[in-house]
Amino acid sequence: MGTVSKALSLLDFFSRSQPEIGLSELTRASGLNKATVYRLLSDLQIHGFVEQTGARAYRLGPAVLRLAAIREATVPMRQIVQATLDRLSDTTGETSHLAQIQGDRLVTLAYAYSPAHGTAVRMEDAAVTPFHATATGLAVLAFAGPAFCDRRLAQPLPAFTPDTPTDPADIRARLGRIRASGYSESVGGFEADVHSLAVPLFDATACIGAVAVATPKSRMTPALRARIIAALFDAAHDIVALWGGFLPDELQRLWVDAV
Amino acid sequence: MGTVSKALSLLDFFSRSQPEIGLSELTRASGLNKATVYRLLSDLQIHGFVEQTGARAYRLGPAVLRLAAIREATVPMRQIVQATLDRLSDTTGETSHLAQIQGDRLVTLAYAYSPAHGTAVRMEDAAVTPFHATATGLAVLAFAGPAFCDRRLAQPLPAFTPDTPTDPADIRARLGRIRASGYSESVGGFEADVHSLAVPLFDATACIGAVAVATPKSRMTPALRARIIAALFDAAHDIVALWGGFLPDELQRLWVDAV
DNA sequence: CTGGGTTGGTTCATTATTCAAACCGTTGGT
DNA sequence: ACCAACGGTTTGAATAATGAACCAACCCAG
Repeated sequence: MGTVSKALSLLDFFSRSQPEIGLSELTRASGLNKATVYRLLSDLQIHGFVEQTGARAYRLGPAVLRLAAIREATVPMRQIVQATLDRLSDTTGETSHLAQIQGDRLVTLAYAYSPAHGTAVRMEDAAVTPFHATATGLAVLAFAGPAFCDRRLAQPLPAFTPDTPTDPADIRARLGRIRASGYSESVGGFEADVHSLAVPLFDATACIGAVAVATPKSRMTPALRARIIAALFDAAHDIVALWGGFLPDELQRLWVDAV
Repeated sequence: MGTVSKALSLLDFFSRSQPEIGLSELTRASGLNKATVYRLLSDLQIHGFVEQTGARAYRLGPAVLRLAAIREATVPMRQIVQATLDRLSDTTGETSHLAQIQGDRLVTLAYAYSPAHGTAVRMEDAAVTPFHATATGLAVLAFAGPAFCDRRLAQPLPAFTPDTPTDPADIRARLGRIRASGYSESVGGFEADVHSLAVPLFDATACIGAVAVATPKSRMTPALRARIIAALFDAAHDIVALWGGFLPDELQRLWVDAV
């Protein structure tokens, strides 16, 4: 294994559950010699990739912030998921879209249509959509953490259609079912004749959005529904890989069970 | 120069003005042999630190996003600037604070008091402050780009004191002077007896906030004002270094001229 | 159409760098 | 006081990295 690879692989041991690691712990985890680990850490430290906290631990350094900002400016998340959404729409024959939390709002970041039918659910760029009334919004509420969810459900929950859930207790029950299944579903919750399925997306630390497929109610069948769910799982894996994010192990287990 | 240092130093050539670089260009810029650069890029690519775009250029890869997210979760910006704000307040004997753009708002992220006097300008955690009426807000308006500035000035500009600037043309003139001097000043613009000075802060791509010192009007003197301005420049350097950001060269020239 | 200059990419004998066993001083627990 | 952990250091031997020379592909001026 090359020297550069050894050094970079040390960085991979840092995670959100273990953001600080000591020299001896890294030695054990990596299987490298302690002198080797020390020297590699020193090189990484000189370039700002790690920094030492106190006398007994290392953590990731500020250089990664600068590079991430350049990467983000170069390849905005929207652009790099477009190909994945195009494939998702081709696979399912329906409209796909991706929504992301931006502050207190859920914003449609990207979408794709399929040419498979003369009609399709129509999307709008940068549309702000409600959390409680959409499949993407419900996926986010289910997985973005209790504080976020409580804040959302404490705000007014207007009805957009006769089928919009507006009772916080009812919505919480649905969120429980979404957490149990790993995906969300909205039938006419935001637009009367639209049936949507969605799964949550995570960056390295938290749920930050969701990816969905929307179909006219009249076109949804049990077979299409199953195909959409499987395709959403694949798309979510691809998107978080591109984003440098993660999918919680328990969520992936739910997805395996659902296919 | 060690192999790991060579590889990491290649990453430093990527910038917001040059986010994509070819193999031969990197060879010229780094002074290394093309075969060496190629092999180092391959190692970086295997670990996700760079990726190839098309056939002729490389750019930073998704691994930096994951590491930056871990770093951000570990060391939130607020925590790491607190020590700098403490020193800024000690140096000036007055209240210092840092505000950051969050969507369409300016939010106080951190602040520090000085024990030098019995009275001090009081701050609030997570306070949302107006752009047009505060020194931090004016610093951000001046340096955050015309689109951002136009959007802000197109919104209502309420008066908080008789000294609040509310005429967009007047504010634009002030912003011109701020750009010429490199720092902003508000005298009673938001609270009647507060005199504040601020400088903008940048991440790797844009102005994202400002750092300020606020003093009761009655305590400001020419000597204190000069000391505050110099201390703000030092604090800004420290903060953007911690954040993996940058300060535009022309802004630093203005600051050198102002001291 | 052709030749020249650029590009990304490859090879392998030589050389520079890395490696890791053995060691050090410090700290904390028993 | 002793022991086991920690971070950190040294240096002769071993290994990985180096880079001159080369390749194929592409682009453009003549």
